[in-house]
Amino acid sequence: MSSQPFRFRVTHTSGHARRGVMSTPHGEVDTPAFMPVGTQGAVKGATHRDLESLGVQMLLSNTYHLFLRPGDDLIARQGGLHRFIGWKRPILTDSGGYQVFSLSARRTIDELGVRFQSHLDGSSHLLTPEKATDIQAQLGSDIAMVLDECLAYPATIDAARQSMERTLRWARRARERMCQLREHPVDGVRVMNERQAQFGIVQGGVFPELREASALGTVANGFEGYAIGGLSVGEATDIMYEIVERTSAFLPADRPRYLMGAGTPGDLVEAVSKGIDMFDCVLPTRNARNGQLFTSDGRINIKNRRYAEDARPPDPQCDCYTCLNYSRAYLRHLFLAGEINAASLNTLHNLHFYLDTLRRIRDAIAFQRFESFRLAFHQRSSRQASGARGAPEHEDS
RNA sequence: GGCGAGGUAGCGAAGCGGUCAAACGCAGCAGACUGUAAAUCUGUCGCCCUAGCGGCUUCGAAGGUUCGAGUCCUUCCCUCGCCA
Repeated sequence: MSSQPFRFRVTHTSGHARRGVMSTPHGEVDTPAFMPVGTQGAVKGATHRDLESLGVQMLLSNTYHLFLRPGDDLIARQGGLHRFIGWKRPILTDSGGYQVFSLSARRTIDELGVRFQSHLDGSSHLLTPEKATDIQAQLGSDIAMVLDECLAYPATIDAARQSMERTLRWARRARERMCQLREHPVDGVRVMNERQAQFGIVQGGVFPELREASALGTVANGFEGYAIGGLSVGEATDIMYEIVERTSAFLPADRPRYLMGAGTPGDLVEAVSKGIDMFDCVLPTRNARNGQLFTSDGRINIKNRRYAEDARPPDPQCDCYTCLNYSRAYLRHLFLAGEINAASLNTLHNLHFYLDTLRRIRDAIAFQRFESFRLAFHQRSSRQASGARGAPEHEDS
C-alpha cells in the first residue's frame, strides 16, 4: 500500500459533464466511473480476474453485510478487506444506509442510529453513524460512506425533511468520528487504511428545496466527496433526473459526485450530463443472473423462445469474451438448463457493456463531444422503445 | 393363470357424490429487477372468444345409478408388484 492520499481532479469538461481522475490509496480511477457491486466482498458471478480483465477500477462493498458476516474484526485480523478478498484496486464501502431501505421490515430507527434484526439469524445489532465509520475503518476501504437513511418513495415532504435532517446530524457525527480516528487511536478500532476518504450523502426525497438544504448542510462538513442517495427507489425517471440536476448544482466542483445505486445505461448518460462522476448499480449483475442482457440494441431476455436457434452473439457489436465466443442459442440453453456458466457469462457481458459505455462517455467528454454522444444514445433508446427491440430475429444490421 | 395396487391436463401427483377445467410441484411461456436477504420474484399455463363468477370438450374405454360422477356400480382394455 503506497499510502497515497485521496485526490480528485477534473481533466476535461463538456457542458456539465466532467472527466477526471480520482486517486486513492489503492490506485487511480478514471471518472465518470462505474463500480460493480460486491456486497459481500464478491461480485456475484465474476472472479476478480474477470473484473480486472474488464478494466474494473473500483469495487463497491457493504458495511452491514460484512459486519454481520464474517465480521469486521475478522477482516481486520486478516489484514483488511483488500487483502482478505484479494482485490488490489480501490474499494468503496456503503455504510448500511441502503439496508435501512431494503430491510425496512427488520429495523427500527431513531436519533441514535438503526437497530437491525439480522436477516441471517435474527440477532439484534445497533448501527450508529460512529459504528458504521468504525467498521469501515477496520475494513480499510478507500472510500467510506457516512450512515444515512435511504428514504422510501413516496414520502411526504414533512417525512422527507425530518429524515433528511437526521441524516445531516448523522453526517456530522460520522465526520467527527472519522476525524477522531485520523488523529489518534480509538479504543478497539483498528484503522486499516490511514488515507481512507469519507463521502457524505445528500438526501431529501424528491423535493428540490430539501435537496438543496441537504447538499449545503452536508458540504459544510468538508467531506472528500459527495453522494446523492435516496434515488431510483421507485420514483419516475424524469423526477430522478430533475433531482440529480438540481442537487448536483449545489455540490462543489472540485469533489467527486457519486449517484448511488443508479442505474440503467440511459440513467448513467443522463446523470453524467448533470455532472455526476461515479456510479454503482446491481442491474448489470443481477439482471445477468436473471437472464437479461444489455446490448447496443436494447435489453434482451435470453430465455425467450425467439433466441432458441439464434446463432448470433448477444450483441454483435460487443467484443467481450461472451460475445466473441458464444451464441444466443447456447446462452439460452445454458440459462434454461440452470448451468452456472449462464450466470457468469451473462454477468461478464453486462459488466463489459457498462464499463464500455463509461469508456465511451469518458472519450466523448475528452473530445468535447459529449452532448452529441448523449443525443445519439437517447435516439437509439427511443428507437428501441418504439419496437425494434421486439423483433430481433429479423434485424440483421 | 391367481392375488394385490393402479390408470387424472406435457411430466409427477392431489382429489374419494355437488362452486372441479380439476390443488400442488416440475417443465413450458412471458414479465419485473436501479447504494443485492435476489442463480430471485410475479403472472400465465385444456380449447375458443366480445376475456367473463363466458362458451366448449376433459380425468383409460363403453355402459349404468343419480337432480348431479374425476369421485358409486358393471364390463372391457392397459400398466406395475407378488405368487404360480
